[in-house]
Amino acid sequence: MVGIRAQQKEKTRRQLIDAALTQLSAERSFSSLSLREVAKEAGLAPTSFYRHFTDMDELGLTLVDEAGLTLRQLMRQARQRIENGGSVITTSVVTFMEFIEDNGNIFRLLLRERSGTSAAFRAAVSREVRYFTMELCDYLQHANQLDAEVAYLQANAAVTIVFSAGSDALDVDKKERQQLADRTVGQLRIIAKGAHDFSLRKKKLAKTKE
Amino acid sequence: MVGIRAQQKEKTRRQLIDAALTQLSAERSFSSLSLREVAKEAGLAPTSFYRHFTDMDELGLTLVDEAGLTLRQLMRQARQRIENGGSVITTSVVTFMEFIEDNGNIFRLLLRERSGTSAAFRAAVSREVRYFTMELCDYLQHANQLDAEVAYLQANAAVTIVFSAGSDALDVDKKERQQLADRTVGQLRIIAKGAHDFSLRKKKLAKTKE
DNA sequence: GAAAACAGTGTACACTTGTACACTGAAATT
DNA sequence: AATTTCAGTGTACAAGTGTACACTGTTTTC
Repeated sequence: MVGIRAQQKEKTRRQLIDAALTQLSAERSFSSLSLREVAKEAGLAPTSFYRHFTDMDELGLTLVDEAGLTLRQLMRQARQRIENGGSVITTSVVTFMEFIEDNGNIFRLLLRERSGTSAAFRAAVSREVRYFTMELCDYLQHANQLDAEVAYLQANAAVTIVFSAGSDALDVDKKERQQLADRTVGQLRIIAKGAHDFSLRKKKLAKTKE
Repeated sequence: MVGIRAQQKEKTRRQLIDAALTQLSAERSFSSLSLREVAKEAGLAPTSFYRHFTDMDELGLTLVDEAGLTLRQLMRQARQRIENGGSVITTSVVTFMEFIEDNGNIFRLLLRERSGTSAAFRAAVSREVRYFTMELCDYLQHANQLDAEVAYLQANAAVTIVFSAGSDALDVDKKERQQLADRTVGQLRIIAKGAHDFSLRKKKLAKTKE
């Protein structure tokens, strides 16, 4: 049985997390948020913050975890859409661009903390991105029968390209965002083609040795 | 004739710029620098800062310009080395990795402000990166006889991949940095191969129409 | 040589920041 | 029913922030 007290505490903790997310924007990064601001937005006295997090860093890491979660939901959604037919590449890019539109601030958080001043933050983001990459790597290896090494190179390149496009998409209007999506699809196709060729060449080379 | 006063002023301005650059590090971003800190590091009274910049943003934009300049020097150096023989891709990546090692903080500045909270900063960085991309695009188009559109896709993808690798390189030791360089070379080769194929296909398609 | 311009200084002020500490009242435990 | 636990409060303080303003001494201009 979970007590009424623990329940209330969880709710308040959630309020702090949401307050921080609400305040994130193009003009406001997490590191520019103060403990007092977050507490105020959550409707709490500044010192109440400490009942839930030891400092802003701890809250920040929690946010990165949340962002990672959202990223995984995105992956699932893309996979589901792909199962229902359509080009893998196009469907993935479209799904990702929708994600950017709906979760701009969460994506911004990841982008910023990826090159931020806290090693712990950088590691946390890096972990989430790596997970994303590995999932794709697995898929490429099995669906396209790619050589393992080549599959990794492709997966890593694809994730990098898509994230970078997402970053660019944050700053532009809907029309330009469409162009960005088209460009990204083109680039992913180029990479897929190149990876396919390299993989074939490598497998042939391995056979000659037998 | 440039007066002794203007000369001194330029020197002090330089001191402010250098003071800011000195204070940048993995743990310290430009936005976390205060006007007073920079002035102190430069050996000036806080209020003297205003004789040279209206606020920290103006100093920051100056730094981004400096970084752009360094980036162009990097490009020139890479081109020169390529003329002296060796693989274009390998030479470029090696040169870039050396740049990261020597100018980590300048590169960090670009990375961070690229997704920072100031629209002006983002635009400034974006401009420098675009310049970089366009140079590469020109080169690809002429050296490899690529279709213009495909050349752009390749150039943009290549720059994205290399910058991202540079970002990763900042956080790792020399040995891992070498692995990173190898990975990047492999990815650029894949992209080059894919772009080549797409360009050929496109040109053939255009000929059938004649 | 007198007057003006101006880079750099020092003081002062209003704000914001994180957090230590003592408190309250309701929930949980005994 | 008495006691303990603990989420949330309010006050207080030292430290740091940007910047307005009046100043000084040297360089430049006239």
